[in-house]
Amino acid sequence: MRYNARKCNGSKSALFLEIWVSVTDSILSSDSQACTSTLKGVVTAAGAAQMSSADRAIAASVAQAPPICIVPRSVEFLNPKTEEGLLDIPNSMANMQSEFTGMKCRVCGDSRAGRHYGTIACNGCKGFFRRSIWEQRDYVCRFGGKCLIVQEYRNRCRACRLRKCFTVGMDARAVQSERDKHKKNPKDDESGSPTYPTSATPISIPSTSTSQTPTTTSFNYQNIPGIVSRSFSENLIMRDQSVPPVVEQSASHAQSHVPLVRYLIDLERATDNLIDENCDFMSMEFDQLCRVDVTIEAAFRQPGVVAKRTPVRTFLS
Amino acid sequence: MRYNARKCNGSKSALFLEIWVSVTDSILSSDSQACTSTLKGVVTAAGAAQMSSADRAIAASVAQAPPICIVPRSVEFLNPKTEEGLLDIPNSMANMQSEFTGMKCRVCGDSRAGRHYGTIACNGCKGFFRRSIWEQRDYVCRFGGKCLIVQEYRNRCRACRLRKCFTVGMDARAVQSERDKHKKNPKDDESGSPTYPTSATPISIPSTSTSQTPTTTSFNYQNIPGIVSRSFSENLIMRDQSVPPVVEQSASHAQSHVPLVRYLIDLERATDNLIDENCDFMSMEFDQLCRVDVTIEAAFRQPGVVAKRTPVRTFLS
DNA sequence: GCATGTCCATGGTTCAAACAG
DNA sequence: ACTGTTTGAACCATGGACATG
Ligand SMILES: [Zn+2]
Ligand SMILES: [Zn+2]
Ligand SMILES: [Zn+2]
Ligand SMILES: [Zn+2]
Repeated sequence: MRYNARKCNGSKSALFLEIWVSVTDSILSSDSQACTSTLKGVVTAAGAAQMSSADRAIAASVAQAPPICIVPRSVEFLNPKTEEGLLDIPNSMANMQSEFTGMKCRVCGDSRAGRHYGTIACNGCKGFFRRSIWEQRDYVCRFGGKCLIVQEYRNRCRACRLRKCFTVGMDARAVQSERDKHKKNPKDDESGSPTYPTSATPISIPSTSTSQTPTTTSFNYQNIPGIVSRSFSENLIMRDQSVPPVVEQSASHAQSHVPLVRYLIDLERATDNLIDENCDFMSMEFDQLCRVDVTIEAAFRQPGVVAKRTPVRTFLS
Repeated sequence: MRYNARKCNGSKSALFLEIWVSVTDSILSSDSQACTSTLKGVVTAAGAAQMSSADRAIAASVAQAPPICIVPRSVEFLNPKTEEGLLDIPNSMANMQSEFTGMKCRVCGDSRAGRHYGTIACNGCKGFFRRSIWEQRDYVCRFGGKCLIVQEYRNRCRACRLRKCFTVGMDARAVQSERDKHKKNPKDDESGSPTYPTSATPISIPSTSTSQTPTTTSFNYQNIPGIVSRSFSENLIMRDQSVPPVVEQSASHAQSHVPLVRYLIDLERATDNLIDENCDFMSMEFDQLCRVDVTIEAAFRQPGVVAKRTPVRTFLS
């Protein structure tokens, strides 16, 4: 797990703290679409706009009707490798050029497509999806949210393109973290220099367990006194079931994150106490899914490796 | 539908009326590159000189052989990366500063130049070319058409600058469509208008509704009595299938637009009657394309939301 | 071979300043 | 002086080519 902050390309720095809210996720849900939740009016890279009406209702109840009544329900664990959406993709044609197999990007229709993130997508949509997930981008459609995504105009509306990505089954959990950079110049000692001031640094925030030198592009969450601390997840204590009301906010005010974060902390407390009665904790499958080789802190930072969760973020100016 | 009046950057408001000529483009065509057409003898920002021979032939047939026989076809998508013009550009020097590589803008000679649109150009000429293509600008030289384009005087004559752009190999096909806007300040309450007066509308001509002071490079169609009126689109009537012959013209005369506009009106009539047999008009996709929630006038102003069309422009001084 | 992530040239966007009427 | 337009340097983002496991 990691937590993800990334300095958006260039000098306009905007640090983001991701906080994920575990909300939904029926375990045996057949559709491979990641369940998402959202705050009212906010469309996120998690594809909130793609929610089913049921999900929407749940999210709405969570977001709008405090105190939240959290009902224990099954938690969904989907193996990213076995999603059904891919079964209809002809594997035999995989080694052929997609132009000849007729495989088209399911997002934009580009004929040069291949398997990516659980669906068939072109390079452009693949990259777009990964960047959107990494940076937790917030897009807003300026045209009413019904834009048709076709190849030559796929960049016209990022909100609808991302929504389409989710619609055709792109799985955010298939998006991995960033890897070590390919250094072209093997010059550097990696000690002192904050290594990558370059543009291609995605959102990964150094984990405390490994990275010791957070770069300028990373968000040191310890710098937010009283909000989240290093051992935050370990120190979570279930105090009561009440959850503070959701604060209506425009997500654009620099200070608005404080109540939101507090709300999320309490929400995290509440959900952490939930136990899925239907889940066989001793099963091999659960063991694999659980990935017990990650720390609790890591699980907090990247809950996606443990369960489906919906990213929510706060805006820190 | 919506109509795409777009406010050009920032405070500079100008509404544009797009006039497109529907020529090809089966809606569900797999390829998606818009093709360009042109009228004979007219050098436009659309880059007629850059068209492939196939495009040229089609455009010629459209422009010269009335009554027009418009055949729905798939449009070819040309890869901007493969054009030959760039092969002689030293790639190895690409990562160096152009001031030191000796690469100069092939349009104006500016030493800060890089690869753009199939040639080597500076930022200024790059932007100038893109804007000219997008807005289908038509410039007329006031000095005889032989202006020398040098860096410090490159803004003196737009006509000759654009011509030079084509001369040095700038490729209009490398100009892509407008993209989504970057969110600058999330503070805006755009609650007031559910409509979208600001939108991504390339290739535009000022509309009647707002622009009161057309510039020399803009075409206020209201000022042309009897040619196009505000309710023009609603009044279109299919009278017959014949299309008046194209009027030979030099495009540089101020009054030459009159027959052209008349031609376009009739062309519009003709093409509006065409039906793509391969299109499932009941499909969801078509429904999205159709955007029946827009008015006819809006559809006329931005036919791109209804179907693929090829922009054609009228010429004014 | 495959599906990840990375690189980076080159596309578009921004917006203050210059410009034109 | 004023308003709207155009310019272009700085910036953001895309996606093809490639590395990685
Ligand atoms: Zn695509
Ligand atoms: Zn949209
Ligand atoms: Zn130049
Ligand atoms: Zn001139």
